[in-house]
Amino acid sequence: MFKAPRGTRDFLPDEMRERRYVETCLRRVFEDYGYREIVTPTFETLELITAKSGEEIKEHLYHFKDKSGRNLALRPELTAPVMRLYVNKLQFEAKPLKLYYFGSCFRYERPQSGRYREFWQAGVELIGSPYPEAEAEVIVLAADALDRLGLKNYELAIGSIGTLRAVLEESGVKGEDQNPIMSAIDKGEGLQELLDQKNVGERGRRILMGMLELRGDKDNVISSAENLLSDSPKALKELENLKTLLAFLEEYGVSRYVLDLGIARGLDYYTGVVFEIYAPRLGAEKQICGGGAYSLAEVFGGKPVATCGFAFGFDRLVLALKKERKSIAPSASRGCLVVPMGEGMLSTAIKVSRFIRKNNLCELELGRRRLRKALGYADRRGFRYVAIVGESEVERGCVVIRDMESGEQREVEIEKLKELKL
RNA sequence: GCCGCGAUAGUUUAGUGGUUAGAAUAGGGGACUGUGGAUCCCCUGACCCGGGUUCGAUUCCCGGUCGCGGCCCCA
Repeated sequence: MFKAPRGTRDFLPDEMRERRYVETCLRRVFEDYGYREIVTPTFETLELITAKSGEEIKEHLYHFKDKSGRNLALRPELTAPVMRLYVNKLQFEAKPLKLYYFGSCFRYERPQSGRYREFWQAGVELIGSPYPEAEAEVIVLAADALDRLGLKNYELAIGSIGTLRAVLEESGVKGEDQNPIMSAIDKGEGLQELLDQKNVGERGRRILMGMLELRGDKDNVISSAENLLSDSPKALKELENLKTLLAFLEEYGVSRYVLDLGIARGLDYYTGVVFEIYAPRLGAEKQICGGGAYSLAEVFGGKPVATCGFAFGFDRLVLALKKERKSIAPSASRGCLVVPMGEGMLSTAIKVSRFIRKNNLCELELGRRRLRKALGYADRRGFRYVAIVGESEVERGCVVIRDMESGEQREVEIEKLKELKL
């Protein structure tokens, strides 16, 4: 017996129906906001991935040499490929440029529930607007998608890496030197040593540590932050930006969130607002969405451009929905099963199925079952109608159409089945 | 990569150092030759893999594989 490789899954028809339902809903919301779909390759050059995330990422990648010795990697996420595509082909499009994607990603991680080695991401990138209304729209879009899917139990946390970076900058830690500190904040360890190393003074530390504590209600967090940053003009400016963004969220009707100025996300390219969405019922792997404002185009050789976006962990989203309700996409009974009464009726039944299929989902009974068994099969498979092809009706040029829900039956002329709309 | 738990029909499970490994459910058929969801009967169908201990291992031990709960990381 062969098994699917570790961390991968087969999706059975019932599950695929649910996944497609969620996927379709996400696509619709993305498109309602004006995003257009793109598809990038399943594998990329290894250098693209490491340029974005560093050499350490190789530990978590499926990477390999192809037969010509090219270093390649299965994509671990889609932001880098999308930005590569942007730099390659779309830099000179009218801005802002709104793109969305849906695709599988691969990571070499220890699998557990909500964490797979092949998993799906659905997300958007909004390229070319540096303004808070763009960032606000992206957050709103994520929340709106969850609302439209009917997910009740989720927590939106908004932070500002821009503010943290400004604090560091005012303490003399500039540019890339900030990254290890951001990463330490995210991990929650090794921060003090790094601050020693970079000679961050008493004042800078006090402000930074204070900021990391700020989590909760918007008004409280903002006013505390303003106090803390009263002598830090650059950080205050970032905070102003955040306040504007939050005011826009209010206009959109999004007020269900916590402000958490300690979110660092540990990723070097985030520059401004960041946000995360959790489905608390999922346990350890509860983050279903992550995003924010970042700066990546220049890493891939393009002109710097303000970008924001997010990615949903599609599988986790589906899991979260499943935890909340029995059925994600209730399947209505539909279509018609054509049942020949005996082998003699088969060729007529084939014609009947061909006619009905012109306008309807239609399946021919292929098991040579008796009528009783065929009706049972139709019932279990959720057919709304059964067309019974029996000798006595066929002699009159008719078949019986049975409605499986009401039990009502009527005779329909075979020739008229071409126009039949069930 | 680390810590812990687990693995028996398609699914949910019972049980055992020597058993025809039991059930429920699903699947096929029949009772019921052209009218479903019920009932009854029959059939199909399982001890994850490899080593060790043993007269004998599905059961005990070790390793692997896969899964699960955490850590790390992330989605």
